[in-house]
Amino acid sequence: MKNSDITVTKLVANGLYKQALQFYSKLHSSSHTPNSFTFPILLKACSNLSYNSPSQTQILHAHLFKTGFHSHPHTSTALTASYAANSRSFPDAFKLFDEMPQPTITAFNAVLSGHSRNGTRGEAIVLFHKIGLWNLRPNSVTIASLLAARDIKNESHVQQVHCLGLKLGVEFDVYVSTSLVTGYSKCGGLISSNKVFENLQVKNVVTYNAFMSGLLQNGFPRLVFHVFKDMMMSLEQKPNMVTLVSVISACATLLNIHLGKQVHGLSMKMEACDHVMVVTSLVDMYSKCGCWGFAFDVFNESKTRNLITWNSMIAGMMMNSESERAVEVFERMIDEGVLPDPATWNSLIGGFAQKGVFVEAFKYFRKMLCAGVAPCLKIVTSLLSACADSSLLQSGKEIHGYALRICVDKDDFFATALVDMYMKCGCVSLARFVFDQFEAKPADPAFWNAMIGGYGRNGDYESAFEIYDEMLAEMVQPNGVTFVSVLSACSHSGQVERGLHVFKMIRESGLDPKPEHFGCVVDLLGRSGRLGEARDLVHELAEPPASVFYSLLGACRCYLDSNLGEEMAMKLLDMEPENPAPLVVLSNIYAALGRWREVERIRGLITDKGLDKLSAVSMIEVA
DNA sequence: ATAGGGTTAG
Repeated sequence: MKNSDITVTKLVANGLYKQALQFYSKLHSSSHTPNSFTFPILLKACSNLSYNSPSQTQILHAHLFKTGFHSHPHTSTALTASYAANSRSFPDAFKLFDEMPQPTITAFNAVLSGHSRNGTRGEAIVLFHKIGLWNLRPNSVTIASLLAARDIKNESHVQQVHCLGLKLGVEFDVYVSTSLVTGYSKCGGLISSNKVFENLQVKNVVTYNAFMSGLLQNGFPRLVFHVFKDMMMSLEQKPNMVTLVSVISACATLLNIHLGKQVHGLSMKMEACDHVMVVTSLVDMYSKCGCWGFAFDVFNESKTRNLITWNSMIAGMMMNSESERAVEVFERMIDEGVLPDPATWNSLIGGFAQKGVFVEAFKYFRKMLCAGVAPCLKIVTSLLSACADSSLLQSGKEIHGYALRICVDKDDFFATALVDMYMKCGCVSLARFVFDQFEAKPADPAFWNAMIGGYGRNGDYESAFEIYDEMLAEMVQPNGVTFVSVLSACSHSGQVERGLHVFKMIRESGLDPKPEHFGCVVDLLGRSGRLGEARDLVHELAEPPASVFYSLLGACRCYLDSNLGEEMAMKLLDMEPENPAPLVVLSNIYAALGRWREVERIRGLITDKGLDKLSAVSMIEVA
């Protein structure tokens, strides 16, 4: 094999499909012909890129025709698979398939997996039933492909294919069992997934990886480490790049930078730091842990970047409030000829929107429109939430109008943001109007939370309780946020007993009360003067957050309890040495009691610590 | 030929 063929093979193995094809096209213009083994590899690159455009496949097809390699059986199957990977070129795949005088089971599999990738599971099943008519027998690859269907969303669908696999006796094939693990995890069937995984005698790196990513997607990042340790201990299988990606992502969701750095070290030892996906996941991990500097170092030092790497870096800068740097990265990306996609725009627009910098958010929104990118729902939703946070009622209404015109106003996410925006702008009746427009209300608790929280913020506690009751009647499961809103409504309307009852409900509905729930109840008790009970509740928490101490301090201010007040203020001073607020409240307590000597002492403390600068701003839109 | 991975709204 020539050196150039080896280069192409290596690039594809590292997932650098675009670079592989670029390298090939340079060779081609110098009239070099790759050997017959290289074409299927190039076609693999095409099929991985073809979700964007089938044009690469077409170019390669033409070259194959000239060299006569197209009739090579493996090559023609690879070609079919490459066309089948994109729904636009699917007819071409079918044409090639139809022209085969005697299709093989591999050719069937190629078309069938195309259907799976495109999310047309029904068509894949129709094709599956035709296999027998050609006197062919489905094999493990057929079953694995059926299991990989993008639109499989129901555990029973997986079970059906699982049964087919059992009948054919291929259920212990590594490909099949791996697809079963991913199939079940994708539908939230972690129990089944675990069962399949545990019962396997033969496990592959891929099987481990599949199981780990299933754990990650289902919200069990800690278990990822468990499996990873098992894998390292058993020495049965060595981790590879994909393993590292899952483990790094687990560190990212846990915000555990210490582990993250260790895995980064391991990646260097394994010489995996040149791999695009490892780089991308490291950038994401460091950004999420708040270390944009490390993320930027990894990003700059890496030779291999792709669109997703750029997007992660931009999003990372944005989430670390480094918007200027995010824009710089964005401009570098454009300079290097990488075309931004909706996720890129979303990071920029959503990032600015979240910070309440509208001018910039709308500026990039306009730029996006000029670039001919249709505004996707995510972006419109971010803009809407930006309007909500800064009470930009007029802009919010414009976005509502836009959504009505393109008929997306009934999307769950969008409607939630819409209700939230109207509520935060104080337009309770408009929020209610949006809510009433739904005949069948979304089963998503967030939608209900926006109404309950909104009524609460606007002081209409009775309506908040009504919506909560309606939510329960509709069998929508409340979540942590729901309880925070309901508890705070109880606290603001002075309904102590009702609040305590709701607090009990949290455990009864199978949730674990979080510090913020304790905070609400502390506030509830504190406001009604039951300071002792409130204090006992605080002691139930292992690590009470500052907010809990603040509520109790507030209650001490109301009921003029200087002892407890002193205790709370000192705790807070320990936690937030830069914040003068607790001391100010404490001095107010002493002042109200007429204990001026204590007031002097606290004032002195404030000056000694150099904390006596206070400033505050608030903003409203005047219609 | 077929399986596993990273970014992204309320």
